[in-house]
Amino acid sequence: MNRLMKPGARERETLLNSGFLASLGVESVAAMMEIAVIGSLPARQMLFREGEPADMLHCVLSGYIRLYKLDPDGREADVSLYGPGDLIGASVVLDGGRYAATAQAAEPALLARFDLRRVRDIASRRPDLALALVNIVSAQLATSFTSLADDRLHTAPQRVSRYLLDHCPADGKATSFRLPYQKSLLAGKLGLAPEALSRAFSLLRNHGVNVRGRLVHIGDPEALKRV
Amino acid sequence: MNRLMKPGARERETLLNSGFLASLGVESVAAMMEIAVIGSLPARQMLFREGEPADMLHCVLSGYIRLYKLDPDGREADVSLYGPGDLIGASVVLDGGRYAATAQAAEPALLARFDLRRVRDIASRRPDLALALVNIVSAQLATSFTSLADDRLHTAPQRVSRYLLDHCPADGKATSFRLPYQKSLLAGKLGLAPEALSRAFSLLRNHGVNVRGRLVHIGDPEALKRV
DNA sequence: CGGGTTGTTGACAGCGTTCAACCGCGGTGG
DNA sequence: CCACCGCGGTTGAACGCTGTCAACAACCCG
Repeated sequence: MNRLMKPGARERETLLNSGFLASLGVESVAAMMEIAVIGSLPARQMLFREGEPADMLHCVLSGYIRLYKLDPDGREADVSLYGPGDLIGASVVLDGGRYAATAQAAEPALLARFDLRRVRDIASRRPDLALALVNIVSAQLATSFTSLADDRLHTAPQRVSRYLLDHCPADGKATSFRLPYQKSLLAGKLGLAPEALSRAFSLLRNHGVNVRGRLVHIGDPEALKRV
Repeated sequence: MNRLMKPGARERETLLNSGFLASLGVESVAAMMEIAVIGSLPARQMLFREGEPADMLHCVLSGYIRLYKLDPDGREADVSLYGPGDLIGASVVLDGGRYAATAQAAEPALLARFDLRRVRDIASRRPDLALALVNIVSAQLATSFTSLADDRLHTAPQRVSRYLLDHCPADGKATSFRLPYQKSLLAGKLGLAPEALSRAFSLLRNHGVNVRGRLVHIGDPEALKRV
């Protein structure tokens, strides 16, 4: 992690808007700001590895961080994808814990880092921080449950449809938007090989979905729901 | 939920040994005991349904509770299985949350229930409770990550092997033990159709695994690791 | 213009779901 | 006491999906 430094005005603002600190009282925010350290991470660099003793809590300021597990033969399975405002490693707040997976920058990223011991220290005196952590981890657990059920119940085109619908306005009108990251990253997030994602997209062309580069156009959201 | 009542001596003891309350200070334990209500749940009955407003936290005293999600066509996917000592619904401690999945008794079960508002109330004054909740949810998140990666990386026989090894003593000696629940339940937990579990077991016979009813005999744990 | 990265397409095989038939067991009731 | 039924589990056959490997196209950036 390069360029370690205290948060400047820009970083402080990003942090404040980032969901994590948003639900805290002013004093807890101040305490967390006090111990925050900003760092940048070049693309493809590891933030931590599965099994290492966990000593840091991370909050993404910009970029994306991929969390994955390795199997003995070196194959990877993405387990989570964190973007701006997301908190990484809240799953290891417990004493003496170890990271449950490997974290790698999917693109150049800016992070805020917090020493875990000091976080625990603050949390043990400030219940609003502890409760905020519960809420964040809870939400991540719910997301994980959803992925698990999705994997087991839906085919690749169905999962892609769901993803697209989640990124549409709810009004049922045609829309366009940009994918926030590379397709190979999206594939991993959805538990697919990149080829499978590609095939899913081409199948969805028959259902009013057009993709060129990162640009997606949804012709008929209602039709997508029926895939 | 039948037979609502205050916890008796037996239930209090089970609760105390149950991991959830174990890490709390005496005062927090007392506060939680104060609001605990014991109830029994007959087999196959729902504890709560996906989407319902969450108002209760549950701790399993005996029996097993299956947590699953439904898809539009009514197919089910298990996302978690809770046994004695496990805490259910910690993923919804947040205000105004809704249950993320449906919970159903896999067999007759005994539960302790806690009113969520009062839990939040206590937690906002007692950081040890809030931190205990973070730890529990974190552990559940780690488990969920593991399932997710396992599903994507390993075949049915491999997942079954892993499950069996997790329930063996680490010493590498041959062992026997009883499955704690029905095979169909285990299949769901591993993300398999019951038939697939059956086939996995019969394949594992060639690797020193013998199953009769709920009784499992592992001839050579080392060989299992290489499946 | 050239090289590397990223995405697409095709062929193929492996795995797991699904459907259906069958077995073994325990319980019930004649 | 035995026949029957129902349930959990097993086995077989067929289909469909997705991972894998390989070749190729498109693109970005120098």
